[in-house]
Amino acid sequence: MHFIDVVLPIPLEKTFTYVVSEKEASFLKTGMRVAVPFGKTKIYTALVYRVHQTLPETYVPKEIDQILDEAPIISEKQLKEWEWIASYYMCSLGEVFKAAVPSAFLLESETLILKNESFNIGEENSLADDEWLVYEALQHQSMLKVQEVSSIIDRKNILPVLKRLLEKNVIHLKEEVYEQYKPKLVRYIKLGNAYTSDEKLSELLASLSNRAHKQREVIMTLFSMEATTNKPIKVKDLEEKSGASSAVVKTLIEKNILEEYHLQQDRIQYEGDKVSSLKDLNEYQASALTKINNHFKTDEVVLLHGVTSSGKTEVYVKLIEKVINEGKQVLYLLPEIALTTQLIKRLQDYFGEKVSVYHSKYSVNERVEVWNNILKSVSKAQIVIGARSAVLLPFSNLGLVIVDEEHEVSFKQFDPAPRYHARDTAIVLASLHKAKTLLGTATPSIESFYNTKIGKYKLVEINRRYGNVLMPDIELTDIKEKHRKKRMTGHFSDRLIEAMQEAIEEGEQIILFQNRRGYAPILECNTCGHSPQCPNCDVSLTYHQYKNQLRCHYCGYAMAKQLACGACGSSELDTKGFGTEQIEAELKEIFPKLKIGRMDSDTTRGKYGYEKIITAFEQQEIDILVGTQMLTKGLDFRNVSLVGVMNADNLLNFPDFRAHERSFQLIQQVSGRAGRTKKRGKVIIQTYNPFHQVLQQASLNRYEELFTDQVNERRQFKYPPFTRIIKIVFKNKDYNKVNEASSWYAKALHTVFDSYTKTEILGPEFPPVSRIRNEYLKNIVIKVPQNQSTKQTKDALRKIDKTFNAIAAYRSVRIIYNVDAY
DNA sequence: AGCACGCCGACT
DNA sequence: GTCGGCGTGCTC
Repeated sequence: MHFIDVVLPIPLEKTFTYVVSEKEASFLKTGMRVAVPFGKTKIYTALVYRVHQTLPETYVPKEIDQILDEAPIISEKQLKEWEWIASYYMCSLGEVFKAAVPSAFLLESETLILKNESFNIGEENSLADDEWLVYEALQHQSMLKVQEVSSIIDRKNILPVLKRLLEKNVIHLKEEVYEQYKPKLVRYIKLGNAYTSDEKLSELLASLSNRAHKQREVIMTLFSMEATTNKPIKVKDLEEKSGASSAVVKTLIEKNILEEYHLQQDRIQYEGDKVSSLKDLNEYQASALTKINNHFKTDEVVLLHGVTSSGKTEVYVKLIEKVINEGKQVLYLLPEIALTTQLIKRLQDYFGEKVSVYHSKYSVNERVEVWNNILKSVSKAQIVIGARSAVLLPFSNLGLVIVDEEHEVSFKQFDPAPRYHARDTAIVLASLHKAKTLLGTATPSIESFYNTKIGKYKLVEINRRYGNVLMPDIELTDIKEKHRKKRMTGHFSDRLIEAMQEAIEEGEQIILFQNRRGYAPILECNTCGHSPQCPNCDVSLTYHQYKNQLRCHYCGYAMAKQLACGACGSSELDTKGFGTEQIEAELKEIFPKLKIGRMDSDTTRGKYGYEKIITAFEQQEIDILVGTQMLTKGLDFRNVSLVGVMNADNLLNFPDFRAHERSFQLIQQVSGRAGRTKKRGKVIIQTYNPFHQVLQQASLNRYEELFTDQVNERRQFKYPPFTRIIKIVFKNKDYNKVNEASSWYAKALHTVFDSYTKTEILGPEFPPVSRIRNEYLKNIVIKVPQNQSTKQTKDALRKIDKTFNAIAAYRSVRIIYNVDAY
């Protein structure tokens, strides 16, 4: 007897065992996909984990449905990496599998309703109304999907009806699995075999000359095309060149004069021009490169700390070149791929079609192609640029991982599981391949910089901007004082307006940063102080003037803005706080002649949303661009001389231990957008606290000072890198259940950890937003000391989790584990 | 996670 | 009376 253990794409820890034949057992290998029946009806795609001969003792295993692959679709090292993720981030291997694989690889079955041919309607077998409707539909359509039946009889639960129809032998059911990936085939054309000799060809042309001059023309064109190239000729090209319709070509094919054939083609074609040679490095870049290469001789991870606009990309390019010349693969991770068309183009200019891009906005078919190219290690996918999920791809021969903008928090997946950090996972991935990792940033995360201090990573720095452009001049403007002296126009200080006017007169562009979208985050009644709340979440609704709507940024709930207060009926409503939309509106008042653009998640919906705005700004169709933190990510605008931060305080006052670090990074990054060419850029930061340490440090580029302060603070208050944080979230519709369940859990934690560890347990506490989509939330935060094994801690958590789930009253409370929570 | 099964309120 | 609501338990 032969069996396989498989991983299913569901959040269950265990593997499931199925029976296979001896033949199947010798064919199947770890990493191939099989379709298996699971539960009463469904067929799932599963991943073969182990082939063995141990008969399960407590149940009778089912047989598999079919084998889906001829060879493994995941690599050995990749599976190791996935296992590390599952164990470190406390989730199931199935969840990693589901997140990693393009959805086209995960076929699910669909129930189809087919008519039973042997059934004849007669007097003895009468059908009820709804049964009749289904029967009728099947006379026109050979099969129906469950959803179609549901809409035909206008009912959600169609099972009773189907059951009766089955009993009456009217229908039968079938579980169908679809292969979603279809290779893209391109039609090619050539002369039929009978006409390949010159003799036959002239005979043919002669016979066509009179009555079919169109056909003759097509053949002449094809003949001349074949003479000039050895490549196959596309039907499309032939039709274009000869000016003939597809009908003419079709006739020729039918007459066997022409022969068509298909070739598989990748959907993603590199469309760049010639490959340009690498730029020469300046002395600072060159010395950084040498240092990195030296460190890589002995160490695994190097942090490249280069100020904004110092030309880190050119250094990466040199490193990539070296690795691909050794025939190895390179992974280039970026925080948000949608914003990086600029970078992709640059890399393609150097490396041509060796560059592949992988991210979630690509279609499933495109993703399957990139996946397969990487798996087969073809040169086309030797350099992979991708966002977070690219770290889960099937590399077989990785030589270098570059994590650009290493400090970006979006590298940490928040929801759903696996809640992995792509930077940290990348380092694990690299070590599995014995490859090197380069972390690059202008503003290192405290954790990574700390790691260079304790020797875990090596540090290389570039302190000069490319072309010796000066660092931007950052000026702090005290808006408390400006308000007192009545020098504010809306949310603009006279200083900012003045600087803007100067820039505009010089024909330069401006970026304004406000970390909040919408018009105003709160609408408040002047009479009673009431402000409209989201009915599903514990937050105030944000006012969006453009659509005259109140919207919830957590669940998407929207309602029309009411003219009167919902509580007291007063019509005196006022806004509190401000977002990008309001800034845009004010700008239009102050600078009525200028073109103003806005970039936030409201204006960048859709696949090309970003591109449109960025291109318009690049081509200087927009004078002033207002936006949220999207603006900070790796954009390179030549003509921006002024950057304004509308309000730095709402960054600093975030209730999070990383708030200061993040404020510093954000200010530095957004400042980096100013003056990237010869002229020194100007940055104006509006704040109520111009003497705040962090603002001072950001304005004077004192990273080391920020680092020292932060490290001291974190050491004192036991935050990373001195502890590891595991956040446990409890979620349920019932307020009391969340309270009881989380208290029980906290108690269990105290009994396990208090006596013999220094693990700190905080909470349970309600988060700032304690209800989202009608579910109450409560958090417990565990701080594991640096010197204590996190594995042991997690094992203890898993144990508690098991006991917890055995208590019927608590079971419905969902528990989410977030290791290294951000 | 899905999905079936089973027990309860609100409508034809 | 059925329809569909949700809680519970299981999946090789």
